[in-house]
Formats: sequence, C-alpha cells, structure tokens
Amino acid sequence: MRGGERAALPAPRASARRVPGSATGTGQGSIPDVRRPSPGMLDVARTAGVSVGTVSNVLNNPAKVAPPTREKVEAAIAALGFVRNGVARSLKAGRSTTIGFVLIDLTNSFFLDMVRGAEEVANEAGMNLLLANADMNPVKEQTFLDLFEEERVAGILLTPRPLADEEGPRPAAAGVPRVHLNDPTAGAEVCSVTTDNVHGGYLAARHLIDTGRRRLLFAGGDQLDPVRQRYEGALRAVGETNGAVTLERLPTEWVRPPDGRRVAETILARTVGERPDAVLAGADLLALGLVQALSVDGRLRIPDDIAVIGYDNNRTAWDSLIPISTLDQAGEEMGRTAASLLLEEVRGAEDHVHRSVRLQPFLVPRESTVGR
Amino acid sequence: MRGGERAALPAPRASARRVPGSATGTGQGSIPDVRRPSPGMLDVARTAGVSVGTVSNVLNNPAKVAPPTREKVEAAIAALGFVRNGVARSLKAGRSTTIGFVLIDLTNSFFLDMVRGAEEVANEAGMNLLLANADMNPVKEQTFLDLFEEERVAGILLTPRPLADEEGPRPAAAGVPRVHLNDPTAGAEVCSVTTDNVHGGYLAARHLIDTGRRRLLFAGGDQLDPVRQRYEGALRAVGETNGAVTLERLPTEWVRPPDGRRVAETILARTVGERPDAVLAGADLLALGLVQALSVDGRLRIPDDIAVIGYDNNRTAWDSLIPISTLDQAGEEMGRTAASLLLEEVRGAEDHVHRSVRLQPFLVPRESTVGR
DNA sequence: GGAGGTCGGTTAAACGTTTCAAGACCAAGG
DNA sequence: CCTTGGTCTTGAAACGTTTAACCGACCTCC
Repeated sequence: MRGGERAALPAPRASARRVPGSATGTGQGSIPDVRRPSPGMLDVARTAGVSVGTVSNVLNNPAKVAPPTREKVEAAIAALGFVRNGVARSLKAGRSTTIGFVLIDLTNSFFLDMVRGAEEVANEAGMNLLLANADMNPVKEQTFLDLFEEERVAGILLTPRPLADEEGPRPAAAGVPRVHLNDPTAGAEVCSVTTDNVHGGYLAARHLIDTGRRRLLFAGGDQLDPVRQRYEGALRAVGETNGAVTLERLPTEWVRPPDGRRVAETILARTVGERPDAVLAGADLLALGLVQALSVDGRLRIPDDIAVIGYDNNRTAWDSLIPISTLDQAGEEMGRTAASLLLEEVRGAEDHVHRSVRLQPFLVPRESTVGR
Repeated sequence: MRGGERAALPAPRASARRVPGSATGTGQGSIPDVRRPSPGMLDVARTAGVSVGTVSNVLNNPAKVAPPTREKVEAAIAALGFVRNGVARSLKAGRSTTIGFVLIDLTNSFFLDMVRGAEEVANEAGMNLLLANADMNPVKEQTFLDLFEEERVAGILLTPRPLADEEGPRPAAAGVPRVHLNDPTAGAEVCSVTTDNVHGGYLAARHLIDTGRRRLLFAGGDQLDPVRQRYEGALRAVGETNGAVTLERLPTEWVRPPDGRRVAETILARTVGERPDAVLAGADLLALGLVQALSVDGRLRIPDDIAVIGYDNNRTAWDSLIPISTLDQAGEEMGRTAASLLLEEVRGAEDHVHRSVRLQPFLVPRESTVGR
C-alpha cells in the first residue's frame, strides 16, 4: 500500500580523516566503493585479536569475559570509536527498546505533562521515549503511527486527535502494542487512560459552593465534548443544593483568552444585582482572559466581587497576575499510567487484558477563588 | 530453512487478546520478550506464489513488475496485513530515513517553532522527524544523542543546553551528521544556526527611540549570555544618538514574570520624573510580568506613560491583555535552515563544508509600544 | 589417570530486507 | 533454425548484530 514512497538513498559518507582498517574481509567491491565511516564489531574483533562473539559478550555479558580480554576489547572499542549498530541489534532481537509517543499538540502543556510521566516510567524500564509531533494533522498522525510500526518500536503511546465524527474509526493497532491517552472514544481493542471531566466539573462547582458562592455562571464552548462534560458535573453539584445555588450557562465560540474577555464584557454589562458571584470557565485560557478583563482598571475585585475557576492547569495561565484556581487533569499521572499499561502489554503479551483507566482530576485552589 | 518453524497461521490483524503461539525458544537474554505476529516478505511471497525478490520489487520498483504479478502481490500484502520491517530495511541501506531532533526544553515555544520549520523541510525530502526531550538534563541529552547514533538516523538536530562553563566541550559528532541550533558555542566541526542577539537588542532600542522614547531602561538577568548580548545591542543604538537618549540597566535574578513584577515595583517607587519612558525586557515573560504590574489598577498607561518591549515572541506572552511588542527570533526559519544544512550534509558528505548561519531577529510591534 | 565441571573463547546460523547477476521465456530478425 | 534482445522473475549474497552450540584447556575428585 505504501509502495509509492521512495527511500531517498542516503549517499555513503566519505571516509573522513580516520580510516580504521580497510573494508571488512569480503571487500571485493566492483562498485564505487568508498566509505564505511563506522567500524563494526568485526573491526573491533580484529583490532583486539579476538572473535566477534567475544566482542558481543563484552558488550552484553561482560561477566562472561575474562578481565584481560575484556580490557583488550574495550581498548579497541575506544580506539576505533566503535558505536554499536542498534539497527542490526533490533533486527536480531525482533523488537527495539524504544517507545514511540505520537502527540496531537505539543503547544498544550497538558500533553507535555504526559510526556514527562511516560518518560519517567519508560526510563525506569530501560527504554527510551521518542516523540512525534502530529500537529493536529490526521495525516501526520497516521504517518507517524505507520513509521513506528515499520520501525518495530516496542510500543506506541498516542494522544489522538478529537476524531471528527464523520470519519470512520481509527484503524486498529496492528502489530505493535498501543495505549491511548485522553481518548474517550477508545474501544476495547486497546488500553486507554482518560480523565473524568464530569467529576472535575463537579469538583469545581463544589469548591465554589463550599466557599459561599450562590450565583454560578458556566462559560464554555458548546461543541467541545470535554467542556460539555465539565458543565454536566457542575450541574450535578448545583443539583445537590436543592435550589440554594443557581447555575447559568454562557456558551462561547472557543475557549481562548479573547472568548474570556467577551464573557467579561457580558458580565460587566449587567447590573450589579444580575451578575454572578462566581464563574466556572471551561478551560484555563478562557479563565485567563476572563480574569484579565474583569479586573482591569479595578473594575471588579477578584475574588471578593467575583470568583473565577478554570480547568486543566495550563502552564500558560500560571503567569496570570491573579493566580487562577483550576483543576489539574493529572497529565503526568496519565503518562505514567499509560506507560505502565504499555510495558505490561509489551512484556506479557500472553495474558494481557486490555484495560481502560479513568483518572480523577484534582482541585488546585489559588487566589482567584480563595483570595490571598 | 524457515519453513519448519513458521506455522501457516496467517495471523492477520490481532483482533483481540490471544497470541498465536509461544513460538520457538524465547531466549532469556536481556529485556525484550518476543511475540512475533508480523508476517514477513517471505510469507507474502509464498501467499502470492512468487519470490521475495519480486515482493521487494513491488514495494520499491513497481514499474519493474508485470501488472498481473503486482496485483497478486498486493492482494497478498493486504490479506496478510504485512507491514514492511523498517529495521531490516535500514540495516541493509546502512542508514535510515529518519532525522532525530534532541530538544533542550519543550515548554519554550521558541523550540517548537524550530520543530515546525525543521519538520517542513524534512517532510519535503521524504524524511521523518522524531523528537527527543532532553528536559534541561545533560545526561538525557547525551543519552538521546547516543541513541540516535546507535539507531543510525540519517542526521541529528540539536538545541544544546547552555553548557555550563566548568564542563568540558560537548563530545564531537561521531558517525552521524549533526547540526546545532541556537548554540553560540558550536565550533567548526559542525554546522550551526544561531540568532543575532546583539542585532535584536539594537532593533528593540532603535524601535523605542524612533517612536520618541528618550529614557530607556533595560531589565534583564546578568548571567544569561543572550540577555547580555541584547543589552549590548541596545547600548549600541543608544550610542548612535549622541547622548540624546539615556539607557539605564536593571539586572534581575531571572527572566520570569515575578522578576518583571519586581522591576515594576522599582519603577513605580520612583518619582514621576525619575521614571523611564520605555523598558526593554530581556525576555517576553519578564515583559509580561512588567506589563501586568505596571498597568494594574490603572497605575500607568501603556504605552502612553511607558512603553514596554519584550524579546523572543514567546507564545505564553501572546495572551497578555495588552499585546506586547517583541523581537521574533525566527525559530521556524532556524529550523528550516538547520534541516537544510543537515540534508545537504547527509546527501553530499563528500564535498560538504561546515557552515555557521546567523539569522536576524525581526521586530513585531504591538500595542505595548505603539498603542492601538 | 580418566570422568566430569568450569571457564573462556570461537563458529556459524539466524533476523528481514535490498540488490544484482543470472535464468526463463518470448518476439523479432537473419 | 539460430541468434539477439527485451521483459520478468528468481536466487543468493550481503547488511551488523546476537546467540546457541561447540571446543579446548585446565582443575578437581575419586
């Protein structure tokens, strides 16, 4: 299927200044044959006066080699600047020691948290984590998934694009174990880790109610599933108050700072009595714009006149002048969990049963709701 | 030879759990446990009733294969769910079609710009870009460099850590072509792309002077080389005014928003006559804190009472209520240039001469200096 | 002094591709 | 009928490791 792509044959590198030994024994090349920058184990073996098997043992089972021999080999390795060929290694082993992580959007700190968590677990297991930037592009996403499969990585982590409804389901994982992060649409054919947006919305509203707020406003886009779920959670919390608290909803086009500023204008345009005493923003950037525009020129005091809480603990919002309370989605934990699931599948393919883990967000109270 | 051990089990898409068979002796060896569901070209060849050479041709030189044969092979590929083994492919080719990018810090949008630029060029050349997150950690940086060398990637891009003075020079590139981005310490043994901080500082000051400012203040950490260079540039611009403009310097501990707020306090504590009418911040986040604290509660009007310009066009500062003028470091261009240099070296190792390209930053005027 | 163990090392067979010389077949030309 | 040339296809040799089987000393124990 992928036959079209051509390999863009990398031209052999000219032997630089350092020429280890001539080509390996079978150097009978009748073709323009000028290269071999990197010495192989055979070169090392010859230099050290041992066999390749011994060189391999020095690398992989040092204990099995007598110290004097080992030293000779190590000296030869250093002298030649030998770097073991991981490609041949992987080929022989049938699978590499690398994990691939396909990311939908590197500019969102949520995903970077996942990377950090996943990397931690991967490193503990002696594996390396390589990242691929899908950049919101479905085609790139698929390209990188294919690449990782071809390269026979040990496993794949994926934060998928939201998956527009009209397109079919994502192709199932073929040969390589895969774990989905933050993909509520993930089926039973893979492991997945998600976050509980409903509960997060509940916690946010609960926090506002518990700190004395009674007129709540939820601001947030209507078309985004996660945001809608957060609203549902808030609704539930309000429902528990038997009418003591009201919850109004103000849809926004998107969830960026400009949208937040527009919400602020709407609020400020109202009479004092009609204003909410707390706002739940569907996302931190929305909350950021909101806080900026509400507080500018001392129009409203936050949190005294009005409290604001965001969602997702986005790094960009950390630098708000008035620190914004938020819900942390446990991105790092999500990365750790996903990597653990993946490792479990990689190691025990036999009796692995796919699971779906749902993580709970947690409240991060800051000045925008509880003051200084 | 392989006929005996390979069951005729087609083992197509692994629909659920359950692994075909424990297969032949799984060596204890190192880390990886093996499961090998993936069919190889030999399986495809058998299914299609042709030889492996023909399968290879279908994949790489479709024109050389007669249409009927080609179709049979393609059918077999689809039926078996064959995914070509990129590891074996790379081994045979001697080098892969992947470029590795080792990044010092994924949270800084400057580096993400580079990624975007590099990716663009790499894709055009039919190569894939894989990212490694060094996370400010020299050990990780080295680990990933080693990994990429072992994996015999076609080339390596690197945004190195600042390189604390006490440690020795970075080990030279061994077998794989490498290009350094934003590394002023890069020697002549590699290609490199840097940004001209002095000129950027000059442009920033020039802009302020040209828009009528006369009392300039430069705020910025003393220990960071790039920031110091920006100051030098500003100094030069001021020098050209024959004393008409003054430039004061206010060192900060670091260049984050809290430092900016402290600078603001210092300024506000002065009498009106002693205050600068423009501030050059050594970095955007510093400018962000500065703008926040200067303008809060309507204390000073920006840019009427005081202008502020930042540096580096950091995405985090985009969301400031008052958009902040800045200097863009042409990160995307840097990525493109670096990738081009790398490709040149990869392709024509013979007559490649290492070069060092210095890119010029450009002014991005916004409201914080020129009003609305 | 021979059987059996250990230790340290070598040899050769994979791993799954690509590539290229050589073979099979066929049509056309002499 | 034999040659020539062309088009497809095949077969086998690499690529640089790892690993199991093997081998030769040397040591120990009866």
